[in-house]
Amino acid sequence: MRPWNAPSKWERVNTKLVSDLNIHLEYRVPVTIKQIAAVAGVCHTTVSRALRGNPMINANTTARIKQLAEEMGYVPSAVALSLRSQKTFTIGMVVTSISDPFFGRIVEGAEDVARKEQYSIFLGNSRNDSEREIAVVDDLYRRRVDAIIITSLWVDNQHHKDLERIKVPIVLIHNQGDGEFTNSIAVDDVEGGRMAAAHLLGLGHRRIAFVGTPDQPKSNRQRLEGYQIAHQQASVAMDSALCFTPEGNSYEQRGRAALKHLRQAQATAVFCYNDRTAVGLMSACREEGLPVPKELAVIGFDDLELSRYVTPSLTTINQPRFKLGQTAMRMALDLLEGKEVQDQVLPCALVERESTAAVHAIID
Amino acid sequence: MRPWNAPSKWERVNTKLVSDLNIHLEYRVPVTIKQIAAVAGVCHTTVSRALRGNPMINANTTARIKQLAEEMGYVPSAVALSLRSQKTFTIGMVVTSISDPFFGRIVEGAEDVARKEQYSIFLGNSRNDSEREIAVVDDLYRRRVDAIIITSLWVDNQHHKDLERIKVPIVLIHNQGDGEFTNSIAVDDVEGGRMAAAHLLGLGHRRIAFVGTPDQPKSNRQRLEGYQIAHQQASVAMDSALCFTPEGNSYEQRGRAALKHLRQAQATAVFCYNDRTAVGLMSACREEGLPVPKELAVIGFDDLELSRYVTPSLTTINQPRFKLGQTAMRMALDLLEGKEVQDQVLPCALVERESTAAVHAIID
DNA sequence: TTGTATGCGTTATCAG
DNA sequence: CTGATAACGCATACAA
Repeated sequence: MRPWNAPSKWERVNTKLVSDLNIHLEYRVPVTIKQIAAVAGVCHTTVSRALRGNPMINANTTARIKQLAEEMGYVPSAVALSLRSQKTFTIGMVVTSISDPFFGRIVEGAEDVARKEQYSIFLGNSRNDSEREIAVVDDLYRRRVDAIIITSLWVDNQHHKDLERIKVPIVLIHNQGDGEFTNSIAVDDVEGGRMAAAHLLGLGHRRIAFVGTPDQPKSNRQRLEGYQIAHQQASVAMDSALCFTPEGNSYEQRGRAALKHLRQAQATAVFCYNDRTAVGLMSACREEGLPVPKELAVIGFDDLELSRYVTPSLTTINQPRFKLGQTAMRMALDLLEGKEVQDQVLPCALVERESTAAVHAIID
Repeated sequence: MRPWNAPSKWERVNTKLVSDLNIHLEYRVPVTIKQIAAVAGVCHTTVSRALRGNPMINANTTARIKQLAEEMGYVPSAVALSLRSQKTFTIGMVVTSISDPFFGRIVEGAEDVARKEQYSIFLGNSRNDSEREIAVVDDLYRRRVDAIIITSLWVDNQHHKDLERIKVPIVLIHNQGDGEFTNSIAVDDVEGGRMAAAHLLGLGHRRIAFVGTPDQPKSNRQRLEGYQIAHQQASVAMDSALCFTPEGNSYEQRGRAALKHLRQAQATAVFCYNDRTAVGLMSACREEGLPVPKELAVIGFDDLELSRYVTPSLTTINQPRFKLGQTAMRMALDLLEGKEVQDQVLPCALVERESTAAVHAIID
């Protein structure tokens, strides 16, 4: 029986002094090509070559080393590889919340593209905090990700300066800052907003409210702009009392808080900044016994899975989130390959469900 | 004007031949301590010490170097650090889907604990594929994460063997395999299932169905076991026709598919494997005009945010997902510190909402 | 066909 | 106080 039939023989253990507890902690240590080389009685260079299938190496040696590596449980160190190659095959991605299904879909799209080119994604969580956002980007760069994709960045002047030190390509999804930034992907918020309002106008509504959000200023402004364009195209006068942003710490809370204001303003329909806002509003309507869409038509934005399952199901503007992620990742990888890239604006689409209907009566 | 007032002077660029396109791609290269040392006219060791605030270094030199590093936009390389220290300060986490809000909350809990000890999380996506699961774990280990947390692993014999080569601590959340695995966290599925069924029994229901899932065998079995215990405790006979797992590619689809069977079996109430299954079922009920809870009481499991917003809002068994993540991460970090850890089973809780009510009549 | 030397960026050990 | 040297794991140019 050859010794390498007993894998436990290769198991190496190291000890470290844990000063807090004053104990010696034993830990298993990864197998390296040097260890394999020692066992095989060759130089580590040979092992390196053999494992990578270099044809210069004798076929027998190669086979022997490969088997040995397998038996010893060798797993190459991506850390060492990255240091040497100056490449991590990792794309950093900054989202405001990992548990928000909105971003989940975008990340899945990005991963779909990345995986096919052997890249992985390292997620950073900004928790919608502008300070933390730049800290997360810094951390990703510290880890030497090959490129960075950021969702909803507030690129103001300060950010712009901070981003200068980042020497890898940066792609922005839904940039909320005002300055120009070269590598950007977004959806057509203006057209989306226009479609939403036009849909309600087409149903005969004349007092259509817009419930906004404070944390995504640019999207908010653009969707509102679309709302205004639709009104102008339909030659319907607008009432500024109908456009407002309620107080609240979440989209749902702001949606709930909007109801009172909506009744006061005698809205018959409402365009909510996004689905989560609409869902919050609708649950308030239900509690107050206000029938949707009969007394109040509601339209959202995003087309989250959720919107299919609420009652009534939510009419909304679909945003191609998976594709957004795919496109952003494609752009990042193209930049790494030195290709020319172009900023992109993806189209939205109206999805009619049950929460909107023809105007019926004025509330109250 | 001193040269280091012109940061662009430090900007270094490298070129690489892109053979596909036969062009020379220019790319910016990160600043290293060596470059700083060259500019400052000292040894790189000194720079390293100065930047880390080593008191041995002259205060003036330290100040000068720190400022220079700032001006040159120095960001230390975590890759080099990791190679040197044999530690990445990264915990790998395997989830079946990144966009599933169920896991999002768990990851947030884990991150909450990790962040406080300067650890980051690297997410791997197994897409509920047993083959891919082990590939993802391998990849995480390749990257030399310090520990790995896996959700819903099917630890069978093959897996067990594959996991042997992984030389870092592994913590399992909701292990779906049968073998013993030392570092595990789970919720009390049996007790959760019992509470769900007991709730329905307490409302007078006697024909209670259980709609299962094929992809989480252990949880499924345990929740069903709880269901059985509740029936025994209440001395209510069970009908095996009431417990089944419909065909379908998603929880929602299986929920929808369950309705027909439920009517045939004359169920007056149903305990669904999870909220997503319940939501699918409820939307089928709505389409078929079957009122919930009047004609069919529905209870789910998990307590996703979603369940608050469907109509009627969903009665369910709360699963402490955030805490699950926190606990798992705590266990992983404790293992790294050589502390003793114990497997844990977290309690569930009944959350009564609108989708369950006293028994009314037999369907049809 | 295989071995030797070097470097990736950083810190630690040992000299000066 | 500061500098020279080695090491972490790996791949490659160059020698043998």
